[in-house]
Amino acid sequence: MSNIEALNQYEKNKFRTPDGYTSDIAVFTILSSRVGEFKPPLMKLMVMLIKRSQVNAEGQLNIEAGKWALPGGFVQPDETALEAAKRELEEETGVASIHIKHYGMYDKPGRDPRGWILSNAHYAIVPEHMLSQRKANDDAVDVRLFSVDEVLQLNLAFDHEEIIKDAISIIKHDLLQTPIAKNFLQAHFTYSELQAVLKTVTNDSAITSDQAFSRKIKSLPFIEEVSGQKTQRTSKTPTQLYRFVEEINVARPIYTARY
Amino acid sequence: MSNIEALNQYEKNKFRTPDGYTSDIAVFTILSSRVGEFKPPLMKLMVMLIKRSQVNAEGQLNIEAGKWALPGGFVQPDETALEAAKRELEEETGVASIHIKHYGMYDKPGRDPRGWILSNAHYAIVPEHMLSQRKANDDAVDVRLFSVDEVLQLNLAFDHEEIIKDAISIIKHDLLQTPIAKNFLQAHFTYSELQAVLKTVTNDSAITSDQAFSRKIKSLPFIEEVSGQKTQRTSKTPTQLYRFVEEINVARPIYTARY
DNA sequence: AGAATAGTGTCTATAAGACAGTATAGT
DNA sequence: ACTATACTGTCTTATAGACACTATTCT
Repeated sequence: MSNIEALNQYEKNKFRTPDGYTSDIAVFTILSSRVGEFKPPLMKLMVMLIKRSQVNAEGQLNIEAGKWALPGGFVQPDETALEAAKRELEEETGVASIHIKHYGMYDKPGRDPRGWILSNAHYAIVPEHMLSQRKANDDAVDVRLFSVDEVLQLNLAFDHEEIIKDAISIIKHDLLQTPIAKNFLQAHFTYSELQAVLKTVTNDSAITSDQAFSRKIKSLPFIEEVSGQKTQRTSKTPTQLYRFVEEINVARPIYTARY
Repeated sequence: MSNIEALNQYEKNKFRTPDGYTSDIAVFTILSSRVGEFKPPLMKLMVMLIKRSQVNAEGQLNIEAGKWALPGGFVQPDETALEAAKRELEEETGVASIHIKHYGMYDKPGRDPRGWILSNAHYAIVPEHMLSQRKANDDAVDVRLFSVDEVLQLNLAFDHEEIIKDAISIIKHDLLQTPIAKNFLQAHFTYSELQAVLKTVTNDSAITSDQAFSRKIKSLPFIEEVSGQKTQRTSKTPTQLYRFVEEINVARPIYTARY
């Protein structure tokens, strides 16, 4: 292969190279304020931020100190940004193997005062019960959940306002256009639990109407009844449980939908 | 702002930094083989590749020489990858201001033998008639259009097989889930021209059936008749022209669609 | 007249949307 | 008995899907 000759002639620093490559993660969860026994949950979509500490591990002053920011960090040369995101998320929250997906790349000149630093942005979905373990594994850093409404009021580090804004619109889109609602729910769920997840991002009457949605869920090809399985966690009436089936071409073309 | 102190303490090369940041573009076009006068077009979805030259501008041996690859190049520190993609696309094809969109980031260690080089991938849509200008502005490099079926048979440079495979599935998805078909068409088009675009990526009977589609197009909220405007370019019968209206929430939730 | 494309007429089956009613338990 | 949630019954309206038919123009 003549690539070997070409490599010998290649000068690594002929072009100016980036000063860093980071992986950031917008961690979403849904807080269910259990209103009481035998009640369907009231849900709110939340995003997890960390407060940047005053000094870093080496005791030096930290950049953008004291501001709220997305968790993340520098990507190592022997890993992908997705792997880095998973690694950092596990370090931060103690959860592994959850839904995590690239959604954007942020590289505007000047976005980071330290230099030419690229950010590869991901969003992740962590079910509420896994995130509650967090408080145990937590180190000194300040970590908090913000609702998607209040988060944009904050004074955020770097260009994280834009990155978070994009993450919120992407997850709102994906919740309605793909079956990722699955990742906010238990394996078996009631129609009202799925409905509560969807109501965090839409007020479409076909979804907010109990009768309409409890009928519709039966005819969705990507959801099936768990036969004979019922629960009383959302009402006194024993309620049918459902599960997502392995996903098949879920979205219908816009040209064939009903309007 | 205490960022100034922090910046003074910041050591730029504390972390190993990437050896390069490139922007690649999968340029799609649809070739209409005009079957004849008064015929609707037969369309085929194509992707544009360049053949990597043996030597670069400085006369040195080129890496992955002779292989087919996506057009693209190194991002400069004073521009975003999207700007770089637009710049390179204009250099390559002479077309400006067309639909272009980020869809993925490729950073697997070892993907480029020259080192730790990141690729920010975009797809672009260029209407056929703009691309025909290309042959004029063309410099020495070999440029060709491949059908999306034959392109994956080639021996492609770097990890471009994966990047192209992803681009093809993204554009197939977007053609059916968003109104980007617009970018392949003239401002005013007939039902059969839109249909021909969609038939390059689906064989859904609601789209391939002439009667069904010519009915359906009238009820789509994002398409409107150009009143009184007709053309004979696809048939002897004067045919109604349509246009895309400015886009509003086009996709219906999967939970409310008909299956 | 014949051929090719672009439609329209009309029927049937299904589903959406609305509204009312029933079912099940716990308090 | 009352209440809250989870449904089911039923009617109306809209549309998808199928099939047959008409319309327009050029050759």
